[in-house]
Amino acid sequence: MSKPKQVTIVDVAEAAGVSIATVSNVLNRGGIRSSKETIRKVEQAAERLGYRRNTMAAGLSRKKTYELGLIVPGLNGYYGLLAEHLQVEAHNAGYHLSVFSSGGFDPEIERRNLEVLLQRRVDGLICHGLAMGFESTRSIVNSGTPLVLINGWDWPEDIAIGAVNLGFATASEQSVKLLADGGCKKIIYVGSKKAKAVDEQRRIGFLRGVELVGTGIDYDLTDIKEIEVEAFIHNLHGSLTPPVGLVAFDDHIALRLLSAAMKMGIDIPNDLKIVGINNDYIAQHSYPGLTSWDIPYTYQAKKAIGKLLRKLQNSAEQKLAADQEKESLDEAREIDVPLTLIERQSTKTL
Amino acid sequence: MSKPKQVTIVDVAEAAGVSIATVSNVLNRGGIRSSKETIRKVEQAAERLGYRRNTMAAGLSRKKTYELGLIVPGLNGYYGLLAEHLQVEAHNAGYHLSVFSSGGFDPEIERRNLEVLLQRRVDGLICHGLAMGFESTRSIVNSGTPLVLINGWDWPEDIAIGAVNLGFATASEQSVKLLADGGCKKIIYVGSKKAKAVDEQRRIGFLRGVELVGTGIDYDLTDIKEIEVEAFIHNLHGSLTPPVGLVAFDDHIALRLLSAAMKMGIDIPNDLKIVGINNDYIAQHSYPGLTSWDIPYTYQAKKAIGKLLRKLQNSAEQKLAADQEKESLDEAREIDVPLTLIERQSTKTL
DNA sequence: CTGTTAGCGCATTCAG
DNA sequence: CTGAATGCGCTAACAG
Repeated sequence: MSKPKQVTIVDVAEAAGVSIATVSNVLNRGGIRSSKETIRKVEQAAERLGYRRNTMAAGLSRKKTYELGLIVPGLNGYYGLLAEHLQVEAHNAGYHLSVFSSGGFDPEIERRNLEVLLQRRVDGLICHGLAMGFESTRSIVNSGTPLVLINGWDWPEDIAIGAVNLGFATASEQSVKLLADGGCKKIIYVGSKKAKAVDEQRRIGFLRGVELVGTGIDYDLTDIKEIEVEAFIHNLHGSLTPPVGLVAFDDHIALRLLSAAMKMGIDIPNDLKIVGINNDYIAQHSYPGLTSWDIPYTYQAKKAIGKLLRKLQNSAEQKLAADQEKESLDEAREIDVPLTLIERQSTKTL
Repeated sequence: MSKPKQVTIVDVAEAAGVSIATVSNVLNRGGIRSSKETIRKVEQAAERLGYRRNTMAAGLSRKKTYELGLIVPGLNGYYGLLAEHLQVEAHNAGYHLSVFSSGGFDPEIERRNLEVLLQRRVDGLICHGLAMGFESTRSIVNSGTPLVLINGWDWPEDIAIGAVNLGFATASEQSVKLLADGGCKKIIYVGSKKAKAVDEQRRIGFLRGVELVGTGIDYDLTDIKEIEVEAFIHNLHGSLTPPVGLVAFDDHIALRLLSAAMKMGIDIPNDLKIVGINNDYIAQHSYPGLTSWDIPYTYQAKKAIGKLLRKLQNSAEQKLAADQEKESLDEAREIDVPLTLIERQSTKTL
């Protein structure tokens, strides 16, 4: 009970009366065949002694860790769920995913996390665009570690080639269309600039949407930081016929807008329509329910892990030029992950 | 660019013209002094060659990984934030925290995660009570790996001695008092049995609260799974004078209750008062604002990591009986982390 | 099939 | 203060 004294393959070997190589073979190398008898003996001995393979030793020896690293800005909301799904996919592929939060957007912490990951000799890295600085990202690529970016729209071509991005732009664009179709003559985007590239995508999509629905639409773009929510809604109050449409940065901001409107007794969705993004729990359970865009976590995770694994193979197998060619067709550009609209009472009467 | 060829201390050593031992000393062992000159040479060489210590090799050699493991039921909401804070505290203490989600409460996944962690030879483990099965937990303890439980009220004494628990019971109890003081004559707990021990704590506290406020209070306990929220609120509708009080399992459930009530045009907080737990983003931004209990993440994380580190020391230093004695005073029972009430419009008119 | 051997990259005595 | 030697636990050829 005091000194459980690590049991190693050596112990198992002599307990089973075979060599350590044999133990290694039967225990953690499916490829090499052994006689039924030895297999049984070894497995039995291992079981009895409570043997547990030492990951470090194995990794050191085979020069591959089967560990992947993930760096996200935080572990709340979208990030947490994303991390969870990525972890599952990684595990399914036989890899371990080490999750790191860069604590907001602190470049200091980011550097440290990266260093830790690299020192662990992770086989590959998945990073959220928002969590990474240009410098460090460059250094990863240089270090030779395969990298896949998530939501990294604003990255240089050579890096972004491994990006898996959510289709926020299209979602925003369609939000505008939805609101316009719903009779809104004035449509406003309430964003969150501190989310940088993520916010930028929304803005791009919003403007595209405005263009799409043509003239006759009055529009505006604001930032949640720059407005006082209640005052903002209050100002709208006078001009709610025809209805005004609000495209919110996400469901959280949508909820704030919604709350302020409710407080003022504004009729939703008849006088004011709101659409969020994320389809969080709150979107389904607020009153009125919030129209929002659902994120396909599993899909995105699969894509990201899949892409990374393919990169791993390529960097390992040192492929021929011909193969490289073929592959580039598949991996040429970043992957776009489409969201799907979930309509609720904040935009339509049931 | 193709084969960055791992640079090792050997490379650094010859580049600096010293032995590998010296390199190891100056690079990762503050304790051993070296001449200013060698230090400079070594650091310079390391820098130039882009040396990065191999965690596995180091760990293998010194038989300590400086890695801690965390197993939580998921990475959403509370869990995600907790993980994030624990990670920070761990890093501050010079450790790396590997976060695992046991994917809901799947015992299968839990076993696998545990196995991975143990194979990595983590120095210690932090587990959320809800994420663990009895079997596996027992096996951890037996494996000799120090363990700290989070929210593990329902565990046997010998394991729970390393627990850091949130004071949900007290929070619920005080919620009842708050509602009673607010004039509620009927108070109902709307729980979530699937949250097992966590829900149980709330129930215990709730009942304690009922007892505390004495007679004259009509109370009831229900489960979110067993009611249809709107129907539930509807039933209350007739008997809202004096006001009814609702103690919700968490802010999410509180939001649902709130939404249903709003939809029905019930006057909150005059006819119906609601209090949640967690003080989530939604609690502050819903309308009306939700009275809730704030969770001291940093505090809990500090306590948990601190406790684990102390256990690490003890198991390493093989302390004398006398020391063990002294320590047990400090660590005798599980630590209780108190929440703090944040009152908003769902219980009081501003 | 199974055993022997040579590292993987680093920390750590123990001499010098 | 510095260097040579030993081993951590395991994998990967290579022989037998």
